[in-house]
Amino acid sequence: MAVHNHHEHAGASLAHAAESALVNAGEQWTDMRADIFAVLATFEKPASAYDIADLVSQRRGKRVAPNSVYRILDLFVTTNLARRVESANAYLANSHPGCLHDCIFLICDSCGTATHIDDDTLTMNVRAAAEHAGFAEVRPVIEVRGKCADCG
Amino acid sequence: MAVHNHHEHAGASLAHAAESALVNAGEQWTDMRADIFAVLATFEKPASAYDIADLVSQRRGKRVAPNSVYRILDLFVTTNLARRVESANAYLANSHPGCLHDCIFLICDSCGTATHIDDDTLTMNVRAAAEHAGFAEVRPVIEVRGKCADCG
DNA sequence: CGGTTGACGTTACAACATTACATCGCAGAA
DNA sequence: TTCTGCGATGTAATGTTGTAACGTCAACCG
Ligand SMILES: [Zn+2]
Ligand SMILES: [Zn+2]
Ligand SMILES: [Zn+2]
Ligand SMILES: [Zn+2]
Repeated sequence: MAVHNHHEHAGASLAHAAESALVNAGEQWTDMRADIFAVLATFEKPASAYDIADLVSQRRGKRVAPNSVYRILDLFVTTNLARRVESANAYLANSHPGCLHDCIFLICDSCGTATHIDDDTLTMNVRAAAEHAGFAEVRPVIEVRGKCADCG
Repeated sequence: MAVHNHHEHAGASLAHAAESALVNAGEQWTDMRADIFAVLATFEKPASAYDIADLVSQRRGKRVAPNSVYRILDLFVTTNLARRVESANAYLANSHPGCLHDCIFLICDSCGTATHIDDDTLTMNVRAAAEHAGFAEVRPVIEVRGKCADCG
């Protein structure tokens, strides 16, 4: 497995890293964005936009429409603060914002929790295969569904 | 790239291969299933269950509910006659039913067409990485979004 | 001050997917 | 034959995910 240097953040450290990354990207770190990121970061499992909308609504004492959540999640995804898990129609906070690479997500069909592994050799091979087939601006989606160790 | 022996089917040959594969799996090849497979096989791009429902409805002169389509698509996926493209919420006919392996799909963000490549070394590496992380009964989802050669 | 811009709110709707239950036709048992 | 079980499909309702269009507001800049 390829070695890869980066920090895995958690809690306040993660929120701070996210803020820095967003500001570095020339975007604002608003209260709404902070709340959405905070809620997203509490999840072990990929969170749907609607899940997030509900929790953010509670936290703010005022309904936040899914619409608004989607807008901000899209921003987070494009700025690498969050990842979309395609096979779950849901989102995860990126535990290492600012570190650009393709993650491989493992999602348990049984308990729903997601873990992520990094293997740059593997993901580069996927990119290379796609480019060899004439694709450009490739964005690999590598997810593995299965049964996690706990649910084994 | 790993060598891989199998036939890529198309047209009547594909329908016939699908029928054989389904029957071999102990399932029935009904009119409804034949129609849904036929419609699915006409698509270049991943087809949504609703797309298929519409076309099958036309072909039969009678409304076929999405529900029924989903049932049969699920059957097709479990018997390897079709694949679900997670990043598109849609389905593709499997051009080589009966041949078991993990496909890598390339989906053009611009025109929507999907091609598929096979690289058993690559997919086995993905499986191995997931299993190394404690996952079992793994089902890799490897898709690449990007811009196809035509849209380049 | 007026004009522009970015963030967010509000409403409505479109697209994707599942659940529960009904019906139909056929094969085998009574 | 009649009954019965079963797999396939029909029907209706509902749940979940995602977008479009447009309005409001505050910050900022001439
Ligand atoms: Zn990393
Ligand atoms: Zn699990
Ligand atoms: Zn193959
Ligand atoms: Zn294209």
